[in-house]
Amino acid sequence: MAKSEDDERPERISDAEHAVMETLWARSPLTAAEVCEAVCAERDWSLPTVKTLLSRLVTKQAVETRPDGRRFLYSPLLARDDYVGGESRRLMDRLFGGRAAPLFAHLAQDEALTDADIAEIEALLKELKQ
Amino acid sequence: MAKSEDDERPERISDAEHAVMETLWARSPLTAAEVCEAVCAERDWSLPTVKTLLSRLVTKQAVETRPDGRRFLYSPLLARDDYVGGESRRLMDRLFGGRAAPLFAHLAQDEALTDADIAEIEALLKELKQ
DNA sequence: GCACAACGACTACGCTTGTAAACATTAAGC
DNA sequence: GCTTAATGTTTACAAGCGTAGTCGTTGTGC
Repeated sequence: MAKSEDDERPERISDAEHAVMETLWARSPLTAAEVCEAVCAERDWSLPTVKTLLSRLVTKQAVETRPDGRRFLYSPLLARDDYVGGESRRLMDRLFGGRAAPLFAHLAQDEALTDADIAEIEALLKELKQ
Repeated sequence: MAKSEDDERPERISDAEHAVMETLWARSPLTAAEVCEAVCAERDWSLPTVKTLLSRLVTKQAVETRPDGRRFLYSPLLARDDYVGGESRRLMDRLFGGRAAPLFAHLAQDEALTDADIAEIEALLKELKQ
């Protein structure tokens, strides 16, 4: 159904790539060096690693480049919301039959919910119901 | 730091492996052939594939075997709840700063919540609050 | 003008994953 | 007893991933 082949089904973004995306979502456009500055300390990567990840993300059309002199400025093409939504749905589908309530129940049961969480969720529910 | 090598940090279970686990969680113990019967149709796998996945799961200590004549009966060692909990937490940590409320907010915003979900979650909340 | 530094592109390489065939063993039927 | 079917083990192999080095180009400081 409406899946022509120029329809880019978004290729999956790996864990390491995701870390790079987070950097760009936080601030962009950035040069490769700037991305490394932000992320290499935490993940203990070298600049070449970041460059590889960036080009893979460009290939996957999750990141776009704009030339700036002899270098590139990288910006996210994929919106964080879309990524996050996709991943959340994937998890729900795989583990909870696509339903949100069991996921929620699981979190509750694991005591993964803080009081603040509960309050927030209540507020959201109230909004949803009207 | 206290990471002796008999300390089993649970190795990650891949997508394909997860499908096999679901089969065993649904019913166990099963023979390899029975697992295939349950899962090969849907995923379009052959018996050898299932066998490979089963042995990888045994290596990862997610599945245990019991000899039954010349063949094996396979049972889950890893509890579904533990797996599901781990995966849920992973997602929450990676994408929502470890908080449940933003995850929930995202689901709500994507209209991934059915009326039934909402009702169930309300009930759960009520329980949590007392 | 030339050496050098910065940068992207290309290449590399071991590991995991998805998928499966080949092989060895053994219980079972004839 | 011998063939065969079932079953676990070993091996295979391409793609993806994590991690990084090398190469070629080009702007820059002297």
